[in-house]
Amino acid sequence: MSGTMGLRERKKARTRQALVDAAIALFASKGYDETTIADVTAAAEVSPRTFFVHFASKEDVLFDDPPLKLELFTAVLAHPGPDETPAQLLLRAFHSVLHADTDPMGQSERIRANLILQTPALQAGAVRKVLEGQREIVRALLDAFPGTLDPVAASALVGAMVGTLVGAITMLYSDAEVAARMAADPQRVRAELETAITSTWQHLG
Amino acid sequence: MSGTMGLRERKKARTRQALVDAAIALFASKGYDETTIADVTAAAEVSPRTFFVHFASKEDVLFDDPPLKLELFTAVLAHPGPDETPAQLLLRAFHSVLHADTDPMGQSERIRANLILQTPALQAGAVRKVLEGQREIVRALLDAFPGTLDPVAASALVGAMVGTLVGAITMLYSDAEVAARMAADPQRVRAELETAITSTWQHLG
DNA sequence: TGTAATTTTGCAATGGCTGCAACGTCTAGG
DNA sequence: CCTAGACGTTGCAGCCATTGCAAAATTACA
Repeated sequence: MSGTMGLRERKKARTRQALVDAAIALFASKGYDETTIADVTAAAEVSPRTFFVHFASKEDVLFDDPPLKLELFTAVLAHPGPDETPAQLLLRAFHSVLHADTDPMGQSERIRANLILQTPALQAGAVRKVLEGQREIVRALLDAFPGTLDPVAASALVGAMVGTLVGAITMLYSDAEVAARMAADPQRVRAELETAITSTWQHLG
Repeated sequence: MSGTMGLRERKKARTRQALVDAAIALFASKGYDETTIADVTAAAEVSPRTFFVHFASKEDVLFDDPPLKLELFTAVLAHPGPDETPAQLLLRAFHSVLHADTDPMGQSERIRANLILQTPALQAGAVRKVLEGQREIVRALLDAFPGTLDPVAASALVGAMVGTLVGAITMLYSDAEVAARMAADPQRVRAELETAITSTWQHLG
């Protein structure tokens, strides 16, 4: 047995990956809307019907892998400090994720990010993902302060943080030129987000 | 001539309204996904093709009228106080809208709100609307502090406020039972949102 | 009344998405 | 090694949203 998976599963995974690769390549070259499922499956050399065995929708192929950042985030939330307030804990988790040396976005990930930012149809999906992540963070936060944190307050707090980031990011990437600069300079993005959160929150108190 | 519009425009408006009414009625009784465009046009007694003359998409029929609240909001932003900070101005605008006696949601509006909250396909559209509104608020805020407010900071600030509200609202309406109570008691909703904003922002400083 | 403008409609086609049943390929048990 | 059942892939038929195009119906106006 080579690896954990049997031949069958490996084959299935290969098909799935072929679909993802073909999709990203085609989306990048022809554009999302201009690429049909048939195009993707042809490039991946599988039947059109097979696409929907692996993905629930066309956009799903772009939101394939689970967000690693989120795991890290909730992991930090799982261990609150003795005298830490919910807001402080969230802030600490944010910093952890921001400075974690997660792989700095490969080629395909950058393509994906660009596609999402450029394609309205995909932004909806991205937002859905964000809202899901938000719910998960709220859950983790409530677990960190069992019984002593109002759910609505927790959700509002998390919403404030996510909203701050989304606001900053959308403005940062609203200009194509600036967006290009950002893509080339991850450090800069970190600094901008850092500033956005800390200075914004400071102004609120 | 009866009214400002000619017969032609009145007739067109009537057709449009018939589509909106039919759509809301059918969506409410059968559900959004279970209702086809053909159903709606049949109920409105027009050709299916006509639907797309009036609305760009199926969901568009639910996002028909422009958001009055937003106008009020930006109107307040247009007149900042002498020593008011951006955050204070936003907070004041929020309170204005919250306590403005806009008609307290008619029957059809409540149905629409429920549909959106219950139908994932529609939530995407709602979020799009929210983000558009957010951009507009940012624009108004920047106009209120010309030259002295960083665009990214402004967008982050507005994002924080909107995010707080969205967070609070999603949690408030996540439970169907609570949601029903809220729908019946607008005062309660105001109070909850009031608390969410003020207490959340207080915890951040 | 006749002509131009505008709205409504029919028709045909594209493309995302789904249920179903068949077909082949793996896996596990004997 | 062989076989029954599990699983991945495929073809097919079909629903539905959406769109382009051009004809038909309706309204406006000279």
